[in-house]
Amino acid sequence: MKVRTRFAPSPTGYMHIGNLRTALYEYLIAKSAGGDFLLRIEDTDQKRYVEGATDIIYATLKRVGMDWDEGPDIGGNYGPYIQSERKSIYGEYAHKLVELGGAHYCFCSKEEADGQKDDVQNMKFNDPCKHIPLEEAKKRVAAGEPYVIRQTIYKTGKSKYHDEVYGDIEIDYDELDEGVLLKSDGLPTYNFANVVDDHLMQITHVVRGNEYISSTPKYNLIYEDFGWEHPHYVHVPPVMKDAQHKLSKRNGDASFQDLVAKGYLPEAVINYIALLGWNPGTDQEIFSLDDLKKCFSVERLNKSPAIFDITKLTWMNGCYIRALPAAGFHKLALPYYEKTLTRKVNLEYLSQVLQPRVETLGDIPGQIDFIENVLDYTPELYNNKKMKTDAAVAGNTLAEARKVLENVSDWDNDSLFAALKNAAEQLGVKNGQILYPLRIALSGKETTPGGATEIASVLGREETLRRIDDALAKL
RNA sequence: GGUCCCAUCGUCUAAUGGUUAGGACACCACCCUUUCACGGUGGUAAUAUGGGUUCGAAUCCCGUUGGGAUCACCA
Repeated sequence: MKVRTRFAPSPTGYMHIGNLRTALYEYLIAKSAGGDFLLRIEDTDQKRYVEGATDIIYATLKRVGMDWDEGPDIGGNYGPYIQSERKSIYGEYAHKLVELGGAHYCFCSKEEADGQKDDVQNMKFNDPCKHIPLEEAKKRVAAGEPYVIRQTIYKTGKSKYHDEVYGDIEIDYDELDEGVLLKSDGLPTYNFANVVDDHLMQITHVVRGNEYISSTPKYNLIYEDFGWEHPHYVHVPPVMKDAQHKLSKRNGDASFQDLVAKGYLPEAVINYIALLGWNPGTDQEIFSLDDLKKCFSVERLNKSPAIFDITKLTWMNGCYIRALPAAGFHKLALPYYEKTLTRKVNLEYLSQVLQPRVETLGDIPGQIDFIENVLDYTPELYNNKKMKTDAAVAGNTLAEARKVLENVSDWDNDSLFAALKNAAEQLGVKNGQILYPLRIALSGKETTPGGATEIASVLGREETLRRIDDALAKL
């Protein structure tokens, strides 16, 4: 049988990292087996619906290359793929489940149901409507009395099922809540919709957060009552912000789009989150989506929560940036240049210098701030123990450097460096004694991306000489 | 509170009864070097705890502790 998985988010806002990772695992389980990955929108809670949220879902999945085979926008043989458009289907099945004995009509108000739960010792709702004879309940429904359909749990003893990650799970039927399946507005709850849809859409592997482990027996009961076979279950541990808290948008934790806005590459984010809870069994850490499709396996999924470590993601992002072709990096860096630079400098060369030095694109502005204007500094900046320089040395070598640089014919790093190295030899000083002061003069910074001659290459002859003059005046 | 789940360096993880407990990030040192970064080499650092089982336990069993989840007309 063809493997089919689904990503079934509810459109309630931004795409957070935990969600994206679940989608990734669903995608990989399908694709590593040559199966189908589908997208289903779970919008049965009209109160939580956020305008534009589905667009973010589409855009994110597309951006990372997780193409879906069936979904609201592209259709498929098992549609519609938006739950609010499937209302009549759920109604039909819910009433059928009542006939089958797996559910019953309940006329209690929300308040009545809640009121019963005050007892801390027994949180379980004991529904009086469960005992209303079906014929009588049907009459009340027909008479227009408001109702919900609740699951009826008649079994006793232990329920058992197998989870691909957690192994065999055993829960007493006594623990199971007879939850609402069809709300008074006629829409289903997740508890019902997911079962009906997963069956109707022929989903073979249900992948979801491990908070569903203990309610899965309820869903299995519904499958059984309908005479359906239940799917394989793959419950995955949460992605944490720290040891105690899940990563969540509500706490302002980074979403996928936040990370991209900060200059993380989508490919790096996907690579990183794939490894939060899964490992290939080898030392390989860099994986493209295609690589992952080839070697992913549910057996290597982890049981315990993983803390999202932005530091490691940052490192990995740096790997991706360095692996970019030069032109590719330049294209990504350009918008950042445009935001911070008005001076006309050698941007191609700047990119070349910057590429091995940035870990996220967001690092760029901080690296190139001196290009616009020399940063404020005092002559003490020229003091450098290792280079054996101070303001006096700088005054001399800068003047020499200026003379040499004036006569350099090809304004590129190699020529500039050769010329200054030669000058240092002539003067009988260390390279650093001429290059370090030059860096300060050109940038006003102790550390810069690239050496003094690289900065000079970026700035160009005119600006370089002008900055040296300014520095000499300052000394 | 009942029930379920989880537990290896600070973090992500490997080791499915026999390893000097391995790798990666971070951190530190050294090398390379026109600073920084990249790259290279090396280092610090872990089996929560108490009992079993076994010739032998990170690994299997039980208890303890710690953490998480769940008990909605949310998903």
